Amino acid sequence: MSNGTSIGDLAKATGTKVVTIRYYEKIGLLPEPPRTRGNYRIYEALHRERLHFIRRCRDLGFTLEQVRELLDLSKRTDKDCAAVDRLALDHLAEIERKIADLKRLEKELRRLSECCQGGRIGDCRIIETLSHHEYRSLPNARNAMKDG
Amino acid sequence: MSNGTSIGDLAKATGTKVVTIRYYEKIGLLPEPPRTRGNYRIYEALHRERLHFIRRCRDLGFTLEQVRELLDLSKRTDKDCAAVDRLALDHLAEIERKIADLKRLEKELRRLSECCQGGRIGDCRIIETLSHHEYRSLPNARNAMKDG
DNA sequence: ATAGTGTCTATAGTAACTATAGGGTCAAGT
DNA sequence: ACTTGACCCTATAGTTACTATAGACACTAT
Repeated sequence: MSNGTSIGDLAKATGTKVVTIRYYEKIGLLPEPPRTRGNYRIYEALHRERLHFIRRCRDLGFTLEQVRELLDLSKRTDKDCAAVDRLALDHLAEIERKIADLKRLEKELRRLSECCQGGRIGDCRIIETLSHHEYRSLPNARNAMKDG
Repeated sequence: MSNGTSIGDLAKATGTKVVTIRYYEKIGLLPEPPRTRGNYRIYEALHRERLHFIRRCRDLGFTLEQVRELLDLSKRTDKDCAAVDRLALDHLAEIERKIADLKRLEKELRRLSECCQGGRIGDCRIIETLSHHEYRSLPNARNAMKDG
């Protein structure tokens, strides 16, 4: 009847997992599509484009909340696009901060790792350094590394 | 009676929140300390050192699982410390990968943001680019940006 | 006695999914 | 008609490393 695509095909077409698509629908990022008689979701071009948009934003590191904002903004075509630009620039600033944090981590870790000259753990400078190095917080370091 | 410190003092001394300390205990990273008659936890130097170690590792971006491994390794003082070094180097590699990912993101986002010349959202190149830019996954980008 | 601070446990919430269980649908083959 | 297999459905729980909340108990100072 319909010439829409199934959730599985949409998943393939956008590089998204089926469960993720359903998840986006559940949290209101993707509108509920119509269903077949057998209760299968049927997607049309508009859904695909919207999912594209979401995935592209996610690939650029925007949070789902930011994506939500961007989606909202994208509908208000008559408004000033300063808000869009601000979102992008804020995000850019965050990425830069994160890169700086990670570079600091990298340096410290490299230094740490150079301590190891082989031998027994009892003499390991890495463990020792981790244990007794004077404590000073690396700001944002804990946050900078979430996941990988 | 005891000359140990309370959880609040330990928290202050290590820059950790009280709830986080209890959390570390719950997941078995910190041993259960003795209690006062009133059921308050009492910490001694050993606990403080261990928490130090944990926090330092966290600051360097190790996951709690990695911290657990490092803690285990640090007890086997007679073993070869290659395992310790490998952990550190693996982690270093991951940080480097993450930095590379974020730099790629930064570049793309900067390009994106340069599209915006002001004006109405209907004409906004950012939104348009997000919508119609040919889809190609930025490997690890989604993962690279978790949190900030 | 009471007020204020700190501590206790247990539970639920966060982000962005992922995994699992237990079932229904559909097209093709026998 | 029946069965196989691939796909789809819902609902729930798990992931990481905490954070927040509720309601009760302990301790100190007045």
